[in-house]
Amino acid sequence: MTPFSTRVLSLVRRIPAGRVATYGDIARLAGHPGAARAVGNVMRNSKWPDVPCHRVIAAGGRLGGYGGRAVLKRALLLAEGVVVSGMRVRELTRVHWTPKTTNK
DNA sequence: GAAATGACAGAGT
DNA sequence: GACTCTGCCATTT
Repeated sequence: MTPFSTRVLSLVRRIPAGRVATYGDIARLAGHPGAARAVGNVMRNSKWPDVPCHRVIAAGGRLGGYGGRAVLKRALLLAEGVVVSGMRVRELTRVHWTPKTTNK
């Protein structure tokens, strides 16, 4: 476990239902801009059930990265009300979560 | 301690 | 507008 992972996990945990955050965003919020890849890496090893990793997507609304995993994420996001088309989030601007748009 | 891997991001074609 | 290539950071081996 590393402080970075804890930070990322905490941020992801703050993501409410129906909202999604990008890896780059999480990385930036974690204090490591550009470490988007590292964020995904942490998620991969993270088995925390409290962390809605399916709400974390790639930039541009792409579900991102890993084969079947992305499909599962798509289904979960759809169930939360997120408009997902194929492999990408449509209303990303609407569902894009930020520490300031927690509820407003 | 160094090299390779990996759920990404951005620019170019 | 979509796909491909390179670059970055942190973690793991």
